[in-house]
Amino acid sequence: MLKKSLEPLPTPSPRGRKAIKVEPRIILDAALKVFAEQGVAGANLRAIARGAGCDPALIYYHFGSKEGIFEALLDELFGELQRELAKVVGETTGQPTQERMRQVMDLIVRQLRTRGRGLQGIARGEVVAGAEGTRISIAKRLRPILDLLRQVFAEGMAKGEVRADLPLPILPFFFLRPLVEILELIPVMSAHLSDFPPEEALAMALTAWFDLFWNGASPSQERGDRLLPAVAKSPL
Amino acid sequence: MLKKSLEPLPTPSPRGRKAIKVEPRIILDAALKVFAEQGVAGANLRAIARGAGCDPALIYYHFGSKEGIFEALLDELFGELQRELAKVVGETTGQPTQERMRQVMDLIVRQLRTRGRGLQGIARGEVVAGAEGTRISIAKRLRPILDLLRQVFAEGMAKGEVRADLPLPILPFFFLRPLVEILELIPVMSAHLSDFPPEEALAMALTAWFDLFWNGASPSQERGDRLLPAVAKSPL
DNA sequence: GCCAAAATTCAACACGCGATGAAAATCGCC
DNA sequence: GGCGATTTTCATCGCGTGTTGAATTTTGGC
Repeated sequence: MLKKSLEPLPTPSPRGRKAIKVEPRIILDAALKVFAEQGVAGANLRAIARGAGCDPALIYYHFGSKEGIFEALLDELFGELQRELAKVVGETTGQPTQERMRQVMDLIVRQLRTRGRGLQGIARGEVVAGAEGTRISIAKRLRPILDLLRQVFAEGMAKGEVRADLPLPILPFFFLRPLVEILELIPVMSAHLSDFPPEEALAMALTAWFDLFWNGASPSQERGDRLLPAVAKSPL
Repeated sequence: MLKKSLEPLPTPSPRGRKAIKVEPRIILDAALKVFAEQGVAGANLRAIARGAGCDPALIYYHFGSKEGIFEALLDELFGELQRELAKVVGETTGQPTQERMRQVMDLIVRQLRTRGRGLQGIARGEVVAGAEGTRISIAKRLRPILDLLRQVFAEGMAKGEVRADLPLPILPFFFLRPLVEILELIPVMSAHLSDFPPEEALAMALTAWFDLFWNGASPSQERGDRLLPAVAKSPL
């Protein structure tokens, strides 16, 4: 055990047998990494504890259970994204919708990437064992984020900058899900398959996705007829 | 044990202690269900064996390991999808690209849904523990399917029916991934959140996605400038 | 100074899981 | 009919995992 005077510790001092002070923050960081890399079912508490440099029992002390630390992590990550997103949406009010969404996309990409694949790994957590619970947890936290995007699209529709015949309830989903997948899969694909270095491939894919989202795959001179009948917007 | 004369069994007869004949096909069906519902890490062989009505050891006998049965399942499902897809692509040669892709989408949706969520559950398997191996397995089998889609897009570009400035290597990905996600998430969202019955919500979402893919979110009178510089097609 | 609370580690429990070898039953070949 | 091959179940192993209570150490209130 390090001598107290050598320990860069905030108050209070560590307690317990041969104790080293490990803040819950450090445990959450380690958890993010392990959950992202191995999924929720595949992740285990001993790996998180090793990453944090503490005993697995301390995780139970602070977070109650494996599920508890996962929920805490979701609260933190989605909360942070939601706050930053609300800020961007507020700050861009009045700007053209595509410009607003470009800044939204930049924020989402930045948030997802500075967390070392954490959030995107966890956002795909719906596939894991106990997925129904996980899916509900994630969906609950994703809702306000989708609502913010929906607000931007709704304002865009009012301004005539977004097609009003698209189903507003799921339009944010169409925008966001491919985005999350691009961040995960394009670097992997490009590393194996492409002549582009991964960073360029990612940037190109993001730009391409943004363009495709707004302009579609049809050449402009052969713009398809509207395929959608006018639909009443459902109260999502 | 059922009397032999009562057992609806194909040849040969069951062997071993108190044996009931369980075909590998039945085991694969049970495996599909368990992997889809619980993910690869969350799935266990005893659950598969219970579903199939046999002993877990029989799974080892026929498939060698947990990974072995998973790989066998991937071979079967992706192989089937690939054959059906190649058939549709062949049969629609010469038709307009949007019509071809509509039939492609119909096939993919039909295949993904008749397997009781099996393939889409497994297609998201990249998140599970040991995901790198799983990811490679799935990517390997997904490649020829993406290649078929890419062929359709390439022919469409040659005919001027698809924008030639979009990155062909990842365009099938842009089309396919949201599709897979729609099948999984829209019914869940709609069941909880929408006034639409799930089937109508799904149909609406698929139509909306198809429209958005081709025509983009911009109103036609405000079609955005091309955001993409012309890019050399990478040799994917 | 005492004592309860807090926070850490240690040791262990109970259980699930992938995997395996032996036992048992049937088949087909000779 | 004997025997090897095949295929099924049974019993078990070794290990990992979530979780918990006891032990230990420190802190702060009184």
